[in-house]
Amino acid sequence: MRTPAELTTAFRSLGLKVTPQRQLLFRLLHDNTTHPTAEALFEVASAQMPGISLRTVYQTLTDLAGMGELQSFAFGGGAIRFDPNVGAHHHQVCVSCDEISDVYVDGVDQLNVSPRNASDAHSFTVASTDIVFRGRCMRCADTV
Amino acid sequence: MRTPAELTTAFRSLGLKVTPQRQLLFRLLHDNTTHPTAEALFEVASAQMPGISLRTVYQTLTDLAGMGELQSFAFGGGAIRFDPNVGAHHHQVCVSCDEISDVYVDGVDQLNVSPRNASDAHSFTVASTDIVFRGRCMRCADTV
DNA sequence: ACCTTATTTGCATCTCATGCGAACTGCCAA
DNA sequence: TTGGCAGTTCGCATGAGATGCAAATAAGGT
Ligand SMILES: [Mn+2]
Ligand SMILES: [Mn+2]
Ligand SMILES: [Zn+2]
Ligand SMILES: [Zn+2]
Repeated sequence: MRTPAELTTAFRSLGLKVTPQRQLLFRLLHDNTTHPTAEALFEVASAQMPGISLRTVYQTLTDLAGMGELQSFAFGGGAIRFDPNVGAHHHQVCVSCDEISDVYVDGVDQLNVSPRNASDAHSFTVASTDIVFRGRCMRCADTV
Repeated sequence: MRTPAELTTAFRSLGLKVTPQRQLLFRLLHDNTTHPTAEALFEVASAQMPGISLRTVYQTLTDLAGMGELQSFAFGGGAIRFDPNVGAHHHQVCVSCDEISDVYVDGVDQLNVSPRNASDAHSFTVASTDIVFRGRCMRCADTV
């Protein structure tokens, strides 16, 4: 996603208002690599702006995602994760501590996909590919 | 997952009972390639066994998954999907009709993963890889 | 400074899923 | 065949995550 300053301009030019709540979330999301949930962001935001509502956090995240400034994913562990990194990348998830990290994978577009039945061949037009590696992060590998 | 007959033996040998509800679900799941939700299975089961409870469907699905007879996935579209195909395979999801199909992908273990920072190299032990292709199925490609 | 319009917020509502316990039943043992 | 224990079913309560709604509030152009 773009910088808080750029988002400020973008919002105004769309007739959207730049509120303190939104400015705070712009800042909390910029360069955020933790793939936070809405509730996680709400916790951090509340510390800096007591009284901000969870509803507003959801609202702003949904708006940003709709504008293409955020991606969102449903990893199996409950709430949806938001990601300001909208470039092409994939994820590794630690099954022990649930940490989600960005990874970059070569040759994704060259993956050779074969359907179960030959009759299904070429029956699907791929628009995007999501890869999730599950395993153990360095920190959790020791504490087996 | 194994056949209803095999599951019957397996359940009994674990001290678990083989009820009519479970037998029905064994049958409905065997060779099922639709990646159904619990609610979807409940609908089909109810037609054949009026009075079966949604709670029992969830219970049995959870038990089967725990025994390794089913996989479960959270694609973004709401409820968890169950999959009796426990072999190594991946999925393509139609963004238009939400149909989920099995696909088999070559070279998954040879994917070259590069973390964002060199310092993170070799910091993750991959246990499994899930690939989801999103796009349009043959049927929905026409009706753009 | 004013006024229009977007936003915030609290509360209700919704979906999906699990906890709980009374009633029920599979199935083994006598 | 029958008795009885242990595992199951089922309905209802509860919980998490997320969205609908409308009154109160505030941004920002004029
Ligand atoms: Mn990411
Ligand atoms: Mn599958
Ligand atoms: Zn970890
Ligand atoms: Zn389709």
